[in-house]
Amino acid sequence: MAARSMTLPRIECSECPIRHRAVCARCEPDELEQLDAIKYYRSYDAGQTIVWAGDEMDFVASVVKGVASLTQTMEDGRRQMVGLLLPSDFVGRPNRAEAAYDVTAASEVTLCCFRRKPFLDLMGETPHIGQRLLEMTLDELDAAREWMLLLGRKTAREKIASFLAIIARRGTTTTDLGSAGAIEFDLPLTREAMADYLGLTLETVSRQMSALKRDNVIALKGKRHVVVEDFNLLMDETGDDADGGMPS
Amino acid sequence: MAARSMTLPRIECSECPIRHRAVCARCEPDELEQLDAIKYYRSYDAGQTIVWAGDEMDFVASVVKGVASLTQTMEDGRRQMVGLLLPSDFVGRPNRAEAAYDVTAASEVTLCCFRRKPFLDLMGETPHIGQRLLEMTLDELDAAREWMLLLGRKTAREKIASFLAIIARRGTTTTDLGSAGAIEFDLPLTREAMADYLGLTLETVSRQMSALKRDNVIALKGKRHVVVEDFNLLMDETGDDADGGMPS
DNA sequence: TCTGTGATTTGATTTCGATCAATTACAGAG
DNA sequence: CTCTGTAATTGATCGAAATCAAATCACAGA
Repeated sequence: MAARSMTLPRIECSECPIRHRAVCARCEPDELEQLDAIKYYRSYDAGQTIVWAGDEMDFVASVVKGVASLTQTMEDGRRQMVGLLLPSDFVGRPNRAEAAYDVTAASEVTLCCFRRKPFLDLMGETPHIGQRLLEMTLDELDAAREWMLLLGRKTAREKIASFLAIIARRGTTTTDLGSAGAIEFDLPLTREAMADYLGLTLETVSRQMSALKRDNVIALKGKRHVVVEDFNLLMDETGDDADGGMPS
Repeated sequence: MAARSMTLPRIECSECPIRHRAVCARCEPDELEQLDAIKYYRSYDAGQTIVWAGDEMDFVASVVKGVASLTQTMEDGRRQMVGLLLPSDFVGRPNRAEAAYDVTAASEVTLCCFRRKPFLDLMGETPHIGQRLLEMTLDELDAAREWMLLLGRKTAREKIASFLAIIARRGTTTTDLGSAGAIEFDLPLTREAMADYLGLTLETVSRQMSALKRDNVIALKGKRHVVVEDFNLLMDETGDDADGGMPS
């Protein structure tokens, strides 16, 4: 079984426009049919709560369109985002029906849902799916750990720069970035949601955005649209390694 | 959100004293034999680095004895712990040989190692193992997310109390806790390592430990041995829910 | 065009934890 | 038992981000 780790085949989950990270990325045509048989779509408006922490979830799902967030809330209202779900990300835990976190639509969101029971059955018969899920979960764990470094040790300015770099990477069509040319993207989150992501207050987020603008690291067109003329300049503000392994 | 896995069968991985979360928890006798054939033990002294971030790891492993930490370090030396590995925890990523984090022995550590290649082959043939790994990874992801809330939103005092509660839970023989009776345990980390775990400085850790002692939430015997007379009193300091779902 | 509401920015002040700087406690070596 | 070095505690001060408090902006709907 040549573990095709790196580039995965981009088989479509039928009409589902998910292409790379989705559960069905490695499936054979007949397996796709089985997935199709148990799936349905669901849409949510921006701001709408998709699931409340503690709810029973009778499905697992894959994000097709939009941005959703996982957040934890303390009794006194302090909130921390613990997951940011972009298209192709997976929602839900195969063996646990009870949701551990609030899932909220940050923009208009479409999910491709799979009914829990038949999905579990299918997983039992189709090792691909479990393997794919393991890989995705490990990636998510890596992301969570980078996030922990950000939360625990970075300054407000570094947090903002890191967040912008993450969004720029996941939002654009991956090609350039390191090379020349301006990058532009829309922020998928309000200042408040950014604060929840970064462990800051919205005021601090706003101030640091202004500071990065003042220092010509970024430019803003409107409140949400960001222009990054030189991506390396932004990276210099993140506190991260300049980039592993320049050949001496 | 008590992440409580369904109770798993406690089959021994041969001589290996791992009992509950280990990869082999669900294996049949013949599968255990195959695992035994590719495994070996390795020991490390306290403070020793087991793997450096970026190293090639030719094995994956399960912690048998002791405590190890995963840490990330920034160029200027700021450090954040991103994983705390106790006995039965898994180390390494099946499909990625390059270590993403420094792995350091916090105490004397024994690992049960499985050579990468044959382990992968065995995973291919034995769905149990991949399923077990997925479940363990999902648990780790939950733990990381609780950790993110701690790092992003909790005060220094809450961080210390939460850490002590976590260690108390994982260190003791699980039974009581909620009920009466004092709990005692040894801290497996130095103040500095606790600081790296909590996103604080060692001075702040020390000060807050003293404060909890002054306020009779904990008592100390020596520097490392903690006595918790009333676990609920400690929980009150964590900022977490008093405990989900008391029936009204 | 006017108006109201929510999102965002900006300003003034406070506070918690970091930083700088000495002690103090303690385990292991001799 | 004393010496020594590392771990831990404690104190004084500083500073980054939180908090409290107003503007200002942006845009949907009357």
